Amino acid sequence: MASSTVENYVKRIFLAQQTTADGLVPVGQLATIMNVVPGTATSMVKALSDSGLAEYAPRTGVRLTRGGEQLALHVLRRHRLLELFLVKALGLDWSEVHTEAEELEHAVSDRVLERIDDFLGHPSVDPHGDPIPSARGKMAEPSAVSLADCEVKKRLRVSRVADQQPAFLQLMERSGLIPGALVRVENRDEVAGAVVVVPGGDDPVVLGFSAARKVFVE
Amino acid sequence: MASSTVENYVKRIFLAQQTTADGLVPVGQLATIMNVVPGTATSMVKALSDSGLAEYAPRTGVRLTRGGEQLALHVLRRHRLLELFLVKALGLDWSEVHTEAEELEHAVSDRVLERIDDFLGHPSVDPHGDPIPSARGKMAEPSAVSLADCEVKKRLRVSRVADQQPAFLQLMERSGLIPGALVRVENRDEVAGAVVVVPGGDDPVVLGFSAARKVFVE
DNA sequence: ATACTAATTTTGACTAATCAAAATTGCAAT
DNA sequence: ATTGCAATTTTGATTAGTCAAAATTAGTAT
Ligand SMILES: [Mn+2]
Ligand SMILES: [Mn+2]
Ligand SMILES: [Mn+2]
Ligand SMILES: [Mn+2]
Repeated sequence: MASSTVENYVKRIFLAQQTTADGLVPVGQLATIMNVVPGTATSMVKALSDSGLAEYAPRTGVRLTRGGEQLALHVLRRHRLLELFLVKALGLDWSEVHTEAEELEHAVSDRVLERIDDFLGHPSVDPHGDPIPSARGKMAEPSAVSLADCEVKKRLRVSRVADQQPAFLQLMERSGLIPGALVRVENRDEVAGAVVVVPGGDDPVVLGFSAARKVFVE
Repeated sequence: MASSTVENYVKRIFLAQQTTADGLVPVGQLATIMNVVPGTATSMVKALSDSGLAEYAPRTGVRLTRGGEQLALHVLRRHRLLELFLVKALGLDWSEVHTEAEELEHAVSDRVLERIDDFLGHPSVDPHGDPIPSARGKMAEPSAVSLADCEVKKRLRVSRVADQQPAFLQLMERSGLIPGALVRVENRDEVAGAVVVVPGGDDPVVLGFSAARKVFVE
């Protein structure tokens, strides 16, 4: 059985890989993500390689094997189903479920997880709009169009908010920018690095590019 | 923060203490309960003593301090609320929830736990009839009268089944001996070490003393 | 080519939890 | 009083995961 440490590393490598072209994650970057010193990440990556979960090219980076990827998808499935369950069944706020799921994802059994999946009616996305991998390890890929690069003056639907920090999620909720909401980008100023967004019935909201890049639409 | 290992030790010491007069648990007994070799239990007990959770008298036994007891009650509260939640909210069988709760009890936060408590309407007992400690660490003491020593030929109510083994719980369920059920002990044969029990509407059931001692009534 | 730098790896040390096996001890039976 | 034994403790190792700090290396700039 993979320890929760291994599960966390593998999950983070998987997510970091998504943002690269070659799927190679530098060990230093992994260390930053995992909040450990570089040497710790190096030895962990060697261990993952020894156990067949990753391929490790010294001074180059890590990449998950097929097995590592399947494990990562399993952990992500647990994480995201738990997040949705905490919101739907227990009424937690979408800004607090990430932290909770970070622990529970290592403690919940397959048996309980499938009950949760049934309870939720086999959902395809979590409260933040992130896709939930299937039990067989298939995951839809989410929209890549954000408020920072979408068409202007067009009615669009928010599909995903890609930042787990409570303060950010609370702001998005106050601004009416939650998955499912309709929005229109009124104006985008490349020089100022800001967009003016008009959510459903609400007042216009100004977002900097760094924030706008985290809100995806369809 | 106490590790899950520490939480498990403290919980087990607490439960073992309940069965002794002086509240002293021999280290060897603790080792057996925890499925570790005696030396492991000795060093763990020293560590618990160093961190103020227990008092350790070499070659005599361990006893929890007030702090250790409070921790044990907190873990027990988590365990039992989770068991009931798994039964009530997700429809798991009472024979399988113990194993699940054994892991989840270390991963669930106070915030989530109180939501679960609200959802369940602040219950006082878990699916096996074990009392659920309050958030402040108070726990009712359960009935000590079992089918092995209760009054004969009298209508009584099953209040607790004190064995977590799935096979035992499944048998009790098939026999109609679940908390809340009405029963009558038809006959008790001290020599044969067996009791004949008549549950609510069901057929008579014969239990050996070792089994009868695990079913408590009121 | 040389020197510098930033990323990475290596080395050595530490903690928590465990086991195997040897040493100790308290007590009971002779 | 001795002896023997069963429980307990001690000792020495091991594994997973981590950090601090030194060593290495692959470029980059001169
Ligand atoms: Mn996690
Ligand atoms: Mn999420
Ligand atoms: Mn446990
Ligand atoms: Mn129980």
